[in-house]
Parts: sequence; C-alpha cells; structure tokens
Amino acid sequence: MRIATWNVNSLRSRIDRVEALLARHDLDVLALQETKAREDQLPLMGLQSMGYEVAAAGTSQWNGVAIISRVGLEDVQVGFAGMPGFAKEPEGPLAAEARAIGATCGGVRLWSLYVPNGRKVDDPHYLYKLEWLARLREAAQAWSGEDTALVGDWNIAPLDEDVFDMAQFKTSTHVTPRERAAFQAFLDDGYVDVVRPHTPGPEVYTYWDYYRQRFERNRGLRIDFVLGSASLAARVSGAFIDRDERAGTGASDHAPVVVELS
DNA sequence: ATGGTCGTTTCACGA
Repeated sequence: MRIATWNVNSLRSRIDRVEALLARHDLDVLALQETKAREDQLPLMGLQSMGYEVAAAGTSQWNGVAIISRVGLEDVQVGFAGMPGFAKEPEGPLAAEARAIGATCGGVRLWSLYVPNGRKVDDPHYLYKLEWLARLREAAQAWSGEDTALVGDWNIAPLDEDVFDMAQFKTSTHVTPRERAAFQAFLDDGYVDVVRPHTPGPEVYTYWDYYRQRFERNRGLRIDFVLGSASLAARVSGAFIDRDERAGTGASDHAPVVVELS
C-alpha cells in the first residue's frame, strides 16, 4: 500500500495535479491540507472515475483537509476529541477550524493534519498552536497501539538541518523550543518519523516559500511529516519527497511526501 | 526593518 501527504494549497486550482500525482505514484491514499474548499465545492468526478473516494472538511478560504482513498474510507471523523478552536478575542467564541480529518483506509488509521501556523511568537495564534498540539498528543496516545499514521503539514521544523538558514528564523515561529518540544513529544510517545531514514542527505525540505525564488535556490524548510505508530513504522519499506512536483509554474509551495507500506 | 508571491466568492488577508 502506498500513502502520501501533500499541502496542495487549493485543491480546486490543482485538481489536475492531484489526479496526475495519484496516477504517477500509484497511490492508494492521499492526505491533503489547505484544500481551500468546502466539501460541496470539490471537483470529484475525475477522482471517482479513477476509483477513489473522498472525505473532506473545510472552508473556501485558507484551511481545509481531505483524504482520498481507493482502499476504503471508513469511520471518517472531522476533528479529534478535544481539538480546540481559535478565539478571535479573549473570552470570545471559539471558531471551529477544519484542521484534522481521520479515516480508516486499508486497515490503517490515517489522520490528515494541518497544524496551526502560529504566525508570530507574540501572536495569540502561537499559543493556540501549542494548545492544539497538546490536545492532539493526548488524542494520539490512545491510537499508538494501532496501525496509525499522523500525516500532514506540522508547521514545525524540528531540527536545525530542517531549515535553510537558521539565522533568518531567530525570532520566527516553526523553530522555537516550545514548538520543537511539542513535536518531540509525539516521538517520546512512540511515534516514528518514517520518512527521514529513507531520505539520506542534508537537504530534506518539503516546503519552499513562493517569494524570492526560494525553490530555485533550494532555500526551504522541512515541515511536512509522516509519523507512524510502532506497528505502522515496522511496515514502511520506502519513502521519498516528490521535489519535482514543486518545480515549474503552477506548483503548490509544498512537495508531496510518499510512503510505501508492505 | 522590509518586501517578495500565491490563492481565496479578493479591492484584504492568510500563508
């Protein structure tokens, strides 16, 4: 079975690329983030004709997650228990955000995750990000004994080598000790980064900003991950980052990450 | 400190 995750940065504007990606890598399951579409807006006919089912949640604006599968799509769940919303004002109402969708596909429990960006360290979104990750960790502890994959855009670069220039991130989110500790907590609970062992070499970026020709100059970040529970990690026979998908015009700013399971 | 580029039921905002 072959699974993948991709921050597509608008599913509607890149549906042709999604269909090509599924075919090119013979994918059984594809988790998407930043779909920027409500479920009723999705162009599904092409996917259905290819034999895939789709589960999605989101708005037309900037968030949204989806799972595309041809090996079953069961027990779909939008959000996890305890997932916080974001309050625009202190004590204000919590806005529900479509940042997580889970489903069982081919016997694997897969979660497509779009971790909050955090914006600036002194922004309320930063604490929201940390809270969101803490609640996800609590939920994920209950799933660690099964074949579980936590995949998506984590908006954290866990190691200095995951950043093209740490000096440029001195005051930025994505690299702060608290964010890195939040990521490490999943590893402490037994989840495994199943991609890194299969991508030797110092440059393993999955994201390059649209500004300043960052891809052409290979100035990127590694922020997209597939974390597997122990039993799932034992099934991983290969993995790669599809850099070619990021090249040229009309690309998402993220590259897909593909994992092969035996 | 600033600005650069995408995508969105866009002339502003989030990434």
